Amino acid sequence: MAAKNIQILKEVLQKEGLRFTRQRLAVWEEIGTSQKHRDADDIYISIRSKGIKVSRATVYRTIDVLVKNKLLRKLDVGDGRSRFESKMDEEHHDHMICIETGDIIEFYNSRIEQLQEKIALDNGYELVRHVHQLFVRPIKK
Amino acid sequence: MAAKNIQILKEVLQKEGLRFTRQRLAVWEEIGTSQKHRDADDIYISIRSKGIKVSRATVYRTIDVLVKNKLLRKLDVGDGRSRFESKMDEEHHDHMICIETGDIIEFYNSRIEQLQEKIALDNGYELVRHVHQLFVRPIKK
DNA sequence: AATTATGATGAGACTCAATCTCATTAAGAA
DNA sequence: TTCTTAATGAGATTGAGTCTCATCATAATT
Repeated sequence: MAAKNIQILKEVLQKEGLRFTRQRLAVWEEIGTSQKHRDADDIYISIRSKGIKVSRATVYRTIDVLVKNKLLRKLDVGDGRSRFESKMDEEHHDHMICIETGDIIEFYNSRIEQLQEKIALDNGYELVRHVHQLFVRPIKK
Repeated sequence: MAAKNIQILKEVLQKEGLRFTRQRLAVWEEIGTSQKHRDADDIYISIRSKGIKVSRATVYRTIDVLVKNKLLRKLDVGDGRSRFESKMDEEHHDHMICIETGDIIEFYNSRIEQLQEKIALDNGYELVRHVHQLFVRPIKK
């Protein structure tokens, strides 16, 4: 992973008053280089398989820090296990989940984004974050 | 509860090849007469407090049947406990959740509903259901 | 480089919503 | 009323996620 990305992690840890450790780096690198939408145990197993010593507790704790600092996004696909995706160099998007294959497809619609802000505002609130998932089925030809 | 509503439950149970039992009726009545956005344990406790004998297992099992048959909607507000709301005589709506008070406010926007259908279709899918929640904070004056 | 204060880690216990097991009970057909 | 079979319930189990606390490692200081 690029030194630049390690620097981002270091800055976040410093901001939070946390130390830069091998384990935190391992989690950060694992998330940065891997495919998307992985669960915590997946990340844990993967780091261990590379010979780096880490515990589930540390993986969860590090993920929390990254989510809090918006380097990582927590995603609930409705099966009880949270999925995570890096927000590095990423545009905001939401997800379509295929109920037949489990595939996760990203989408973005600026009109919906605007409307969400407006709905919150009209009710006297400011929008902090949102969850928007479409559960879909392939159209049979 | 109106006899009409009991009939609806009976029809669903018949369609599913399930028996009409006191416990299933109790769950159905509890959900029909209560306020919205309740969790399973809440419903369980409330039925018990009325002197009707029921177990958590049965409450969960009955809820599953009702959700499957669209008499009930399962709602994930992000705290690990599912909430449920009756779909009887209800227009479709989504939810805003206040991150300060926990209040749940309903909203409906037809343009968003249309756009969701379109997004799915444009990707070769049909929309089966969706999850849309806005996590909001009151605007301080 | 060695010291040291303190934050980080890890093994495993724990939590809690939800599900499962299976002996017992009850629905409802005949 | 009988009888077949589904439904129920008490409690065990599951599984994601959190917590504890003895031990370890970071990094500032000397």
